[in-house]
Amino acid sequence: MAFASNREFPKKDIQLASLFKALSHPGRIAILKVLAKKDSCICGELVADLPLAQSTVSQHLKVLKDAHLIKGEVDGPRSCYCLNRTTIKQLEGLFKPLAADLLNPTKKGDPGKDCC
Amino acid sequence: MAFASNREFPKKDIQLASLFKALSHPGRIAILKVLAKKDSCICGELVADLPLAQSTVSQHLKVLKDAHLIKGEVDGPRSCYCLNRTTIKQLEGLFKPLAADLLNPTKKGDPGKDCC
DNA sequence: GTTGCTTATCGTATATTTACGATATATACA
DNA sequence: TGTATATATCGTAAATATACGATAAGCAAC
Repeated sequence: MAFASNREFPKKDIQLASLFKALSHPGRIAILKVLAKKDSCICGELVADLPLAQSTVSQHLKVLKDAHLIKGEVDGPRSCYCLNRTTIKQLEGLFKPLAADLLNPTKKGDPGKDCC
Repeated sequence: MAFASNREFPKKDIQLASLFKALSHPGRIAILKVLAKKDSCICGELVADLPLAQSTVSQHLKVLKDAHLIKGEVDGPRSCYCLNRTTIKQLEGLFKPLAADLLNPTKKGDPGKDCC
């Protein structure tokens, strides 16, 4: 029954939540950082860089790929991954207004005063 | 064995990942938005506003509270919740450099050219 | 004290996540 | 063709997450 009522929430929030979910593991953040730094598209290197088994890294890569945060391509006997900066920009575009919304001190009320 | 190797990752990434995890459900995003709008600290209202059972909302509130994204206080027979903008600012402070890092076109390489 | 209201917690069922080893697949090279 | 290498997928186990109804706990009002 999990997530059954997702349909009731705004589409943008569902999208943002699922991007957050894809980013909700430090290993996946680490993967993105490595890809950002190298720009080239390793995979074995990722396994070497992370304290995780090869199959686990592959699973994390799949999560990131499913979220469109990275792109992947077969390159000979190996796999080539890289950032999908389009989606990352999209994430930024969804995050910023949320943060602004949450940090705005509620127009009329006591300005910025958290109630408890 | 899940998450056993968390210790191997940078502390900041673990913190950011766990904030993302707390935000990885549209219902929880919805809760934060309601709290931002009302500034006052409802709880029954949250239940009324969300397509979820009271106990489920309470669970989500606990997740948000454990992540320090909201604060809660007992107020007579009811519970009073509000945003913890300190943590939200912290989240912003962790997110921004990550996004910048990921969007930066890798100093020397072809500028901004994703490899695949 | 009892009643009524609100919210947290318990119990439970199901689904998802995380991790690993083992295996399959696919390419390159001898 | 066979062999080596790299990566995805399978199988599996354990932990978490999600959702709900039911119950407990807390306070207010009478």
